[in-house]
Amino acid sequence: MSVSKVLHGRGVNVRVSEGTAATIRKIALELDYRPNVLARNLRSRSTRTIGLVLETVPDLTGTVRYFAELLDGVTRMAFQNDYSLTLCNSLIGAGPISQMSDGRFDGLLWCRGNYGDDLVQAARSANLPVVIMHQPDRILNPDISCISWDNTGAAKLATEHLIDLGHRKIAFMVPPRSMKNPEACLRKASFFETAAKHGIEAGEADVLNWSDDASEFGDWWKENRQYTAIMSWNESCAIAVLGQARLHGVAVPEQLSVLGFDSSSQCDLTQPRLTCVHQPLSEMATRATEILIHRIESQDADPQHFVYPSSLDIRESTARPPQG
Amino acid sequence: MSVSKVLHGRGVNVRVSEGTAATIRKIALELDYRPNVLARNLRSRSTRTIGLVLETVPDLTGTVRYFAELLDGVTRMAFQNDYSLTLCNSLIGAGPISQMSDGRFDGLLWCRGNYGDDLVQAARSANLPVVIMHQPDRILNPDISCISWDNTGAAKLATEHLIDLGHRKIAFMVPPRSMKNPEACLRKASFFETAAKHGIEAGEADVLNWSDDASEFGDWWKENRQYTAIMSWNESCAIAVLGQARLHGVAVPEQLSVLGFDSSSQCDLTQPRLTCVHQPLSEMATRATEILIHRIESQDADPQHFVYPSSLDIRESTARPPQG
DNA sequence: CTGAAAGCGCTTACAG
DNA sequence: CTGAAAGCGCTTACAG
Repeated sequence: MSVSKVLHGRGVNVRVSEGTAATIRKIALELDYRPNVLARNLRSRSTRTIGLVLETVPDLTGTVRYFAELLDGVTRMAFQNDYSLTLCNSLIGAGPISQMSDGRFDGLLWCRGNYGDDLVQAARSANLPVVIMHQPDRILNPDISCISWDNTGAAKLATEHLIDLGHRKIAFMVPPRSMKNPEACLRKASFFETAAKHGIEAGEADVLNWSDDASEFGDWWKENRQYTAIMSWNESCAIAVLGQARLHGVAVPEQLSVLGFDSSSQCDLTQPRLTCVHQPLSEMATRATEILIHRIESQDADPQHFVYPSSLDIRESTARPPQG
Repeated sequence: MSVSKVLHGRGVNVRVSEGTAATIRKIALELDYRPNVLARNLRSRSTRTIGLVLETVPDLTGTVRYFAELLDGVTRMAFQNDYSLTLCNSLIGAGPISQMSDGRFDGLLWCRGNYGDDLVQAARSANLPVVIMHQPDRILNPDISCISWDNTGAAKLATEHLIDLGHRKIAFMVPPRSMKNPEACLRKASFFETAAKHGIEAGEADVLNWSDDASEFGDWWKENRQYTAIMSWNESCAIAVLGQARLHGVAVPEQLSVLGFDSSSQCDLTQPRLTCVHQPLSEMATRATEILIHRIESQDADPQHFVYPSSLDIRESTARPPQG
């Protein structure tokens, strides 16, 4: 039939004489024919679509930079390879990851902050390629590809930077809602450990469970002048601390050093510019997507594990402690 | 057959006795049965998926806030209604919008910055619901739903704010690559017009075609001390100007007032905090998505047009001109 | 109220 | 090398 011919004409099927092929293309154009991608996907069992599972989607504005850099890396690699990208959160499919293996995705990129064993289990049973980002070291899973950052090394770098400057009394800030975040825990633990290694006391008593806007800073500072540095578990909280310090007339870094994690370009906009350990997020996202696509396209690809190293971006918010 | 029964059991089809239904559910559970959404979509001619067409995807980091707020608004509404969201750029489907009506989307949310007549035409021929954001006033299209911002009113507000403060010599900054952006053009034109209305000269000679980082500022300032204010076509360029001013020892707002468009929370992080006209982007995105979903679900929904008004967020970067 | 069949629009083997 | 048929996994009318 002419219809089926048109269908053939669309494909890479060169088994038609050039004359009829031309006719077919002409008719297709006239009818404004567009192949239905759903039918094709159903038959060919492939969608060229990656699902991006994000815990933070409903709360984008709080983690803007993170999200932008992540998506920048993912979209670049995905689009380059002619994959499209669908954002997911738990609402879609009304369930956990197991519901996402309903044929709509060729693979899943998973950027939740919390990976319980149940979720890792779900990822395994999903029966389609999965790459996980930010998998904390402790539950590193050999079956699943993981891209993560060396949180422990990063906190070590940050702590030693402060200690080298002469700081002896350092506080660690993490908001209550992030206290159980595995990455926050790793950073905190490494901070404690590194401090101890250098003969400096640091423990739960030095942890500031402040709200995201660090509004507790003023009251705290009145009673805690012995501290000379605040290490914040992430960048945006560190920026909040910077704002509060300015509000309360505390000079950074002269009276107090402030340091954070991530080091996006936002850190160049603050006053003073924020010293941070750097997480190469966009690069990590690109790599994660690359690995996922590779797993999708070649069955026998082994799970891969990359732990990206950290580096220190020294800007203006850290200095020697007063009277140092 | 038992298989088809299972299928029925999955649906809202209550035409089976409770006993068999239970058996079906049990077997489905045992087999870890998951309905294939592709097959369902193919048959039911619906995907519950919205395509988000973005010009800026390949260049996310430059327009982070914009993107985050946009996506925040869109995902909120989409997920609430059990729609999923697919990011698109021109690479997907290897063509313009006409290629996107291949059955994968129920509707399209279109956030390109440039809407040529050809694209509007394509949107119309796409034969599926389309909602356009940032449709500039001049090509307002009655057939297609549009959500836009009152660029003209915004620039008027900004200009009059500066004039009220006493400024008489105002420059307008827009980078070369954004010069043809319809919104930039509207803002510029409204700036000229408003200035003229107040008896102040402003024309192309007052336009600064600087690069995004405003690195031309230093040289310019040496020769152009007569200017007392810079209005930047968007927020991120205004922030760049702020940085350059600090670098060259120019006091903002004492020596020079700086003002931008958009007014995201980023404007609170700068030093001094940046005065901006405010575009309620997240709200606009939510509304656009709502309208799109409504059009998808009811055939007879009329195209809708909303022009969101602007407001002025006065922060610290504008003040009376020197010797004023 | 239930079951068996047709069909969504493609692609992929399988005959001629 | 080409064409006609089978089938991807569902849903939806259509008979019993």
